[in-house]
Amino acid sequence: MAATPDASEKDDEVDLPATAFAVLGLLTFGQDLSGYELRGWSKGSFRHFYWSPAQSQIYRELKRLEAASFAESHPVAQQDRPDKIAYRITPAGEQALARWVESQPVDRPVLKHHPAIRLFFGHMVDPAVLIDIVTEHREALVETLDDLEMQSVALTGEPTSGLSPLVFDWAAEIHRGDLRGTDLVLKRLAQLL
Amino acid sequence: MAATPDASEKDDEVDLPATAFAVLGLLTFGQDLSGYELRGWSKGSFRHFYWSPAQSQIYRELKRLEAASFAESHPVAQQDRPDKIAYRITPAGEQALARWVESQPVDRPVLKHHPAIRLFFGHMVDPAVLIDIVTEHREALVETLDDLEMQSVALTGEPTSGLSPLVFDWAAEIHRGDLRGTDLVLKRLAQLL
DNA sequence: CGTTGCATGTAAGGTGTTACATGATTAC
DNA sequence: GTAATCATGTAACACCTTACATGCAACG
Repeated sequence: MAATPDASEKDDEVDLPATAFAVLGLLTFGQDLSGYELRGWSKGSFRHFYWSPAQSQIYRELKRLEAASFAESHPVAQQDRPDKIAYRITPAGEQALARWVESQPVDRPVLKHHPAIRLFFGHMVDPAVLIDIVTEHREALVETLDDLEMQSVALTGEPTSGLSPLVFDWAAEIHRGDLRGTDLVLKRLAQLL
Repeated sequence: MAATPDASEKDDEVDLPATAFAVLGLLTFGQDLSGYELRGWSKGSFRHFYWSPAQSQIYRELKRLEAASFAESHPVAQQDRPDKIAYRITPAGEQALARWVESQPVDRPVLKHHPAIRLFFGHMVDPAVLIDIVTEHREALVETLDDLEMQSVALTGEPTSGLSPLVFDWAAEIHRGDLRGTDLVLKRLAQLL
């Protein structure tokens, strides 16, 4: 039953990268969005737990999604600003997205923690410099947490689902863990001075 | 004073990606390592807070590091197994690494949390499936934490510096935050059933 | 009238992965 | 002898980013 390599009749498995599905997913919240808007929503929504793709990347994924007929585009005239091209998810796209959510292997999160890797090689430099780096990281963390706490409470006008606050809270816990670790590091680095 | 484009005399700024410095950094722990070994150490040491590059990538970075004279290679004969090519950091490499650690802008960590982005679009699928996904993620998390706790205590024979345990503890805090978030998610998802 | 924000896109290149190829050595 | 581990490497490609180019609209 399962895909004999020869009988490639039903082998429709258009197999796109995660980024494509991330973009496609933003179209499931009930609004038609342009590439420009999607760029904004991706920053506003999943930046803190799933990085934000470059603008050019988003446009490229939209082309691919349309080619796979997972999304359709239509021009939208605007008086107060330049016209735009809005995208809408298709039923085929909804199905593909659902399959992607359901039946992917559960990959481990990938963390590229730049301040941590620098500290990992911190024996090469003056500890005072390390404290500066980690302190600056801490400030960014606090900003991130503010962001996430706001997003969890007020999703003003933004396209989301009922599960969004839950994910924001999840992400906040991760960053709070980072904050705890950061403070621990700061305390221990202070002892080295 | 700052680099006139013409007077390119002192413009030695060999400007390598973070991965190159991550590999180079592993050579500062006092052992000469081969590409094969570096692949192992990178998995063993910073996988949980800085992803592990592909094997072919490591070999490529080693070539580049040598070209920049940040590292030197020398063949090492082994009786019990195939000979290898071991790499050693050079004084120029040490200097470049120290500068990299000190004077980079403090980039935010990049998190690509696959389970979280899938939950973010979880309104497309049956909640029971989401619980399965998150539960599987939880199991991986526990493994990760075991890893990190062991690394923090016993660095058996592995090349590390005095700061390593600190970074492992930091990473552990981040993953413990993830664990907290995961349990929160699981609890709330159960209410949806 | 120049700057900023909206909006779309291309070009070029760097980063990183998978898959493959090779060969030695150890263990079953 | 054949599988697994050690060890190095290449080829092909996918992914992603930076930088640039274009044009409209609004604001001061």
